[in-house]
Amino acid sequence: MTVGVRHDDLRRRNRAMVIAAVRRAGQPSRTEIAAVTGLSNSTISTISADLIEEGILAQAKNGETAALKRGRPQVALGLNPRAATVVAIALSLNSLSASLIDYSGKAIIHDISRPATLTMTASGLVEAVTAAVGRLLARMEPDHGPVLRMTLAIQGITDSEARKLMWSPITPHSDIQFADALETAFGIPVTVENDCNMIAVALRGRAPDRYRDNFFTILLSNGIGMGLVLRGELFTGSHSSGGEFGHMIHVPDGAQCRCGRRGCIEAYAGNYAIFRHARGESEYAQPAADIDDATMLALAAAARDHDGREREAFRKAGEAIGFGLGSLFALFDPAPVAIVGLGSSAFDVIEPALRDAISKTAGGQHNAAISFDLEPDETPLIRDGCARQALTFVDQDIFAAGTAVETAGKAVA
Amino acid sequence: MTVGVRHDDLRRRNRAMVIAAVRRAGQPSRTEIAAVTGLSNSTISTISADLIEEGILAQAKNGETAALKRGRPQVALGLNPRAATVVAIALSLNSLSASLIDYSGKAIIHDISRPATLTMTASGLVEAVTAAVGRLLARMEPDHGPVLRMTLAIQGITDSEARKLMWSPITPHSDIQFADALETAFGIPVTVENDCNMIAVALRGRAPDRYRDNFFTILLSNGIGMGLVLRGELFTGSHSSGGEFGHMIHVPDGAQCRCGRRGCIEAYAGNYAIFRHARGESEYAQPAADIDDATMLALAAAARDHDGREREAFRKAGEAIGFGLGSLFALFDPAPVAIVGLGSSAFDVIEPALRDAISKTAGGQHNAAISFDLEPDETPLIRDGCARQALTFVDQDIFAAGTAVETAGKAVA
DNA sequence: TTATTTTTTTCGAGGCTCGAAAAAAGAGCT
DNA sequence: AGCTCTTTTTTCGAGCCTCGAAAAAAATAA
Repeated sequence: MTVGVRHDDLRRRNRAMVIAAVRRAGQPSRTEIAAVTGLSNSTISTISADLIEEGILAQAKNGETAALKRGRPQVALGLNPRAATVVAIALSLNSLSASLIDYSGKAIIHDISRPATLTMTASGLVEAVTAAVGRLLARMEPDHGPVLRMTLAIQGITDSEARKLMWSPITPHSDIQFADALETAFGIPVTVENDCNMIAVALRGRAPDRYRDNFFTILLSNGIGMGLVLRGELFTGSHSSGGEFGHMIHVPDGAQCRCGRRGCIEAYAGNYAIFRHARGESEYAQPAADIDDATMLALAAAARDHDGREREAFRKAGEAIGFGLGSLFALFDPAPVAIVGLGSSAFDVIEPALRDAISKTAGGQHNAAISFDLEPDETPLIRDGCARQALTFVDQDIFAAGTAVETAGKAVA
Repeated sequence: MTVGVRHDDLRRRNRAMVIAAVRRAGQPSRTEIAAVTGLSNSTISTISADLIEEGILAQAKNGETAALKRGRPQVALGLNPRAATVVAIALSLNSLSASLIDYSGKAIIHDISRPATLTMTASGLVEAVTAAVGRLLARMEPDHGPVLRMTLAIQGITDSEARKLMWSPITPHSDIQFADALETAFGIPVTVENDCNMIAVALRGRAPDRYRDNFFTILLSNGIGMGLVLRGELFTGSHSSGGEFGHMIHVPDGAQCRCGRRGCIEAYAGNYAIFRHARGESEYAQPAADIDDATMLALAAAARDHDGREREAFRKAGEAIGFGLGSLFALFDPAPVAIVGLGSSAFDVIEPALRDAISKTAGGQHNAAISFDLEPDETPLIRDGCARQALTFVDQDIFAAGTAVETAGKAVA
């Protein structure tokens, strides 16, 4: 049972709400905050005074206060960029990027490297990440705020506690304890998240009107990933990061999937499956570990150009994704879908079969109303999602509580 | 954005929590309530005094205070049965039951009738329900509490506002505005819910340890229904009651479903599908509107008895449900499943194929750990779920607010 | 009967939010 | 420049709410 609301929780919640309102609105005045939160002006005044005192918020240097109206001008409040920083790390096949993000959400420093993830040992992988973060932190300057949180996004399955990588296509090893290792090395709390989930977080943050209650993000690459947001909240499974859309069954006992099972959606729509079909190989041929981008773009070009095996391969992919989405729509009703990753640049050759399949499912009558947003480059979205995830934690669980980290960014003029 | 927490919300929430604690625990003492809610003894004392004053709670007549310990004996608090009543209505094929439930959750009066739902007009159906409720209320006695809420459960799809029936197999008509009609007739707020969702509510209430965070209830009858609870909350779609498990696609372009599409799980596992297969009819034969229970039990007996078409029909049904569950497990991780309805009495002939299918899916490695609870008779569960749903509303949205209905059940000695 | 133990109530303190009133800060106009 | 008007922000007292400590209540054990 949820625990009772104590008196001090009340202040914490309302502080959290004020911080969230500022993060969302950018530079709102106290009056605007009062309007969105529903709290009274006097309460907002008190809370924002505290937050400024603690160095979490800062009054904007007026300047462009926009359309001058009569009356006392509004004072814009903003997040103090030096109040804190977070680290956003994206680890994918042969690629590792770590970024330092200031409290206002701006990326300050990047560290990009290309470790050979498939051939490294598990501890080698952990060390590569630790080293990247180490390099990043070494480049911090004195006026950057303290690092209060790190978020690591990885392609694959993480545990529901967001502490370890249970399985991933980027490495043969499993159950890698990234969070423990990084926390030991740096003394900063860490979570390990699924990359598609972070994409969903990023999209929700960027376009809250469109990605509001229920929506899906689908990452089309060698594997198929999904981020699932239900009722505005990121859905993670009870044991894992969940949302294994790519491993829903499309055809019982069908094509060979990389996961060892048969008939998964991925076994028809993953890059390796498209490649396999386009080359005329058997559905049961061993999946390739990776297909480079140029090859996939060439296949898509061929599919556009003429009716042949390539076009049929993309058709099969579209059909698999379409029936899968149809099943999701049967469960959750139709909802916006974002198609992310290289596969979205071939979406034009996938879409006809996909829509055809959807129209045969329970969501079919809304086929026309369902639109797909395409985002070919997933990397910035993943980093953005990690940053937002980490900053939200700082907002809600550290700064809203008020106590402790008093000294954070006070040194600001 | 969620609205700010005002000062009076605090009291409302804590009152709601006290009421919920009493409903769950049955006859807890103030000290026990303090322990579960995390509120202080003095707060519980104040709140419970108010609730008793308002006639919502009542001190138990001591009596069996159990194991007498040293010290001042605990005073058991209970829900005052006369504080309010609710009406629980279950409408299914050719069957209508309405029940008056007292505030403690006990059913007091029933009204059972058998309208010919398939052949009635839409307004005839509404009138049948209105008449049943009218008869029920006419039999109320003076010391019953006021009726504060009605919940109507129907097999089929309801809208997300829980106000109308959008589609149902029990009637050819659609978009029937039950809530408006009943509210106009009786002046009591009404919701219209999906029957499987109410079964899920009932199970969560009865066995909260087992049915805690994520679980599924599957109703096997002529159609296949599902109730979906995620993170402890009943999941409903954005436009409808959602959870149309029966219309997830099992075989693309497969057998003819009652919904007009092809390859749905229901087209393999619904009673009509099993019947059709067992009789050696084509997968595309027109689905029967209803198969009586005796026929289905006879088919199951034949399947148990010898290897023939009947056994093959149940095998196909198990396979369809198993792959469907496998897809759910891929999305949500494995979770408890309750199989409800007549179909569960044939579960022994379904289970082998079902488990075989699950083992071929992403949740397969946990196959052994997945257990199925069987509940052959769905009617009491539906009624129970409706009652719980309605009572929870009274608890949280009427009594917790405190104002207004002051006079409710004060007349209690 | 008295001491002990446990539950429940009472009471004052401390916080929090709110509404009303006051103060602040500029625009508009003469 | 000076006055008025408008809007935002702050201040202040009132009213609630929860909490901890102490007191009261109610029963058992000796």
